[in-house]
Amino acid sequence: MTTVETDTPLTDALRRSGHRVTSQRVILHRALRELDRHTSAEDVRRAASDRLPHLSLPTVYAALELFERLGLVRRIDAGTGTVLYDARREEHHHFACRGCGRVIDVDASPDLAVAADAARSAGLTVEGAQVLLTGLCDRCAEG
Amino acid sequence: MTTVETDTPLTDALRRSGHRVTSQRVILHRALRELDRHTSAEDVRRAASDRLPHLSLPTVYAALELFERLGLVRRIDAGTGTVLYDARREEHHHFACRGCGRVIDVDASPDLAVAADAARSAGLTVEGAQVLLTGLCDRCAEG
DNA sequence: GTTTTTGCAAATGATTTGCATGGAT
DNA sequence: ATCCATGCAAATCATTTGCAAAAAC
Repeated sequence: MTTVETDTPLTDALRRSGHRVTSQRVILHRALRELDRHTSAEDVRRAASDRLPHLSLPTVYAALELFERLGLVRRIDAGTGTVLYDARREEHHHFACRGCGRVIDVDASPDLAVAADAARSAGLTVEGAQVLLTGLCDRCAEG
Repeated sequence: MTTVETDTPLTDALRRSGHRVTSQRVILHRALRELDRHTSAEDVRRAASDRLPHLSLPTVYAALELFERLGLVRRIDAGTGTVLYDARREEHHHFACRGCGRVIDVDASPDLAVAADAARSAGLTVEGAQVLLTGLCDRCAEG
């Protein structure tokens, strides 16, 4: 009899795509959801390090990249020199403060269809779209 | 009598902001406008290297950062691991191909006001906004 | 003349790679 | 038993920093 165990969205997605269910992937995904904000590879490693003391950064990077390919997390390039990953499912966009580098969620759904349409007309296959606002956060604005 | 010389937008912006007009800055800005597309620091250096054989990369980085502060160029982080600079003045956005890493202009003007408003309501001072579309370009889509 | 900018060399820091071991199927 | 995934160490690569010399003001 085959083991069927907890069918979380992660294990499901992994099996479906022919990838293996490893404790690293399970724990990293859980840590990512628990942090529930923009996290760097290093952040995720730190958050998981108590449960996986020997966890290596290459493993974290590989897992994050895989999670993104599987559509489980979003990759955010906010121009801070560090790539962030976001486990939030709802549509939202981001604001990057040029003062402190903080990345803040912007909960709004602008209509990007005109941009996506223009891209398709140019022969491009659009898979994702994100808005990045830049400026100063409340703290940095007063100085 | 003070020298007044060619008052290009660059020299003008430099003087106005209390910065010095150096041949490196003049030539780099010209190269950037001549390239007229998304260019990395290395690209710009290469394009200017015949006119400035001893030009160093730190100088290029410093100039690009200054140009951006002066509003002369836009910085684009398309998630390719290399920051690009764009001298195009017209409003436009970008598409990054996950296959080949190419960054392509998307000429469309989606209404981002709802996002900017949401950010302002959260106490953020919005200075810029850009849309990044992701997916596959025409070449990579057929493969 | 004073202060900013440059060039060089070296440092940094995020991310990736090569390869042998361990683990999932 | 097979093949994928992990850990470790080392490599890579864009970008930054420290500092003396050169250029702009």
